[in-house]
Amino acid sequence: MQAGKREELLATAERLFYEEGFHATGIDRVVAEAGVARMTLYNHFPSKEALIEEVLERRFRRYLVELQEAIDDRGATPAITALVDCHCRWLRSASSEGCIVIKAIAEFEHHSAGIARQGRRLKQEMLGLIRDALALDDRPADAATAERLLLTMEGANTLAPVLGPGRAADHLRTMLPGLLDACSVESA
Amino acid sequence: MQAGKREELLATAERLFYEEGFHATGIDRVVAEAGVARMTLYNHFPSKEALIEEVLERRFRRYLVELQEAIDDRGATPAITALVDCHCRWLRSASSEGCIVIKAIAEFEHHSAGIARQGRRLKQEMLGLIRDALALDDRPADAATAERLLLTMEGANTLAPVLGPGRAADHLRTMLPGLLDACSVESA
DNA sequence: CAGAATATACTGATCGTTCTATATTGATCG
DNA sequence: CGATCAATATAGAACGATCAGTATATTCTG
Repeated sequence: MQAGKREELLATAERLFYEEGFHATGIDRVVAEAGVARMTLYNHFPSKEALIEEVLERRFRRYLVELQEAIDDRGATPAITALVDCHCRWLRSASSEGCIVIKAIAEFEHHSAGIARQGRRLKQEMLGLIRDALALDDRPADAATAERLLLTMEGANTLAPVLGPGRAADHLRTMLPGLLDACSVESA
Repeated sequence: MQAGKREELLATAERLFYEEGFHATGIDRVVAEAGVARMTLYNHFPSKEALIEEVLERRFRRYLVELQEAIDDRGATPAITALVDCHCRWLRSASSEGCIVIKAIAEFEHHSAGIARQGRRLKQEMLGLIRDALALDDRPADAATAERLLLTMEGANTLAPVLGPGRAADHLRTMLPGLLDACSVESA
């Protein structure tokens, strides 16, 4: 039972960090809800910071894989549509209090260079995925266009706690057609 | 010197809470950097929570007033353009690590119903201001349209820590013309 | 038997908040 | 102008709680 405990710790930490915040969630809370001893956590992870980094990597990797699969299985629909639809599904499914990576950058920008750097790296991966999707649709796949599309998707994440995830996702999905034109405008 | 200390506390708290986070910033840090005794803080504010609420109100009120003034002084430019331009200026001016209200909702959604409620109330005020601007331009000023515009502006805030505030603002400004069509689409 | 997980206690630090006792201030009044 | 007095600010100790992380010794388990 060595991998099982580690998995339980990661799942519990992900839930607590996401819902309650990173600084606001203590190690004791994590181990208590995971049902493991405190030393078991420090046996698997050298520090809280390392645990956070692995939680971020895991969750965002899962998200990116889902997006990629949605693109791969898009059938006749455009890749960007498949991507945004999948993002909207993700938005609705999770308790949806925003993006965990954005939250991590916000909390650790001035407290952990490692976590902040990792957060930005993950978002850059996301930008790459968006550019690939644009290229699949024979659209201009420059960095600026991808960034503008991501900007709008992040807006939906950010407003989810204010408007509710369903309403935020609806807006994003409704805007999508017109948005593609707005994102591909020249100059910038 | 009773108003001066209070002002100094609010300004210092605003800076620290915004840059370092709410949970990560202790009372001791606030009073030390404000150059004030700890009991002076508790003489002016009943609790850290109350201090946070006043900081949020203050900062967002300042922001809303700036937006309103930009609209009032818009001259020949459309109200929405004046509003977004002002938002972009705000984005560039501040250290710009996102919106303090969104950050507060994220950190306190499960820890302070009061702060979370106040955050949502402030964002609703912002939506009202956007609807007024839409009406001034003789555009459809329904709630959904305003929410979609806010969604995009929030996206620029959120991506500022990733792309840098200048680049995020540029994207928002560039998208604006096409965006207005994308936001006013029927159905939702 | 060995590797892993356990419970428990401990470190030193910090958290938000309160208390106390002293010092400083600003306004009122003689 | 100078004395008085109440409000305000001060430093510092203390509160119990929690923080991240470590040490140890015991128990479980493959």
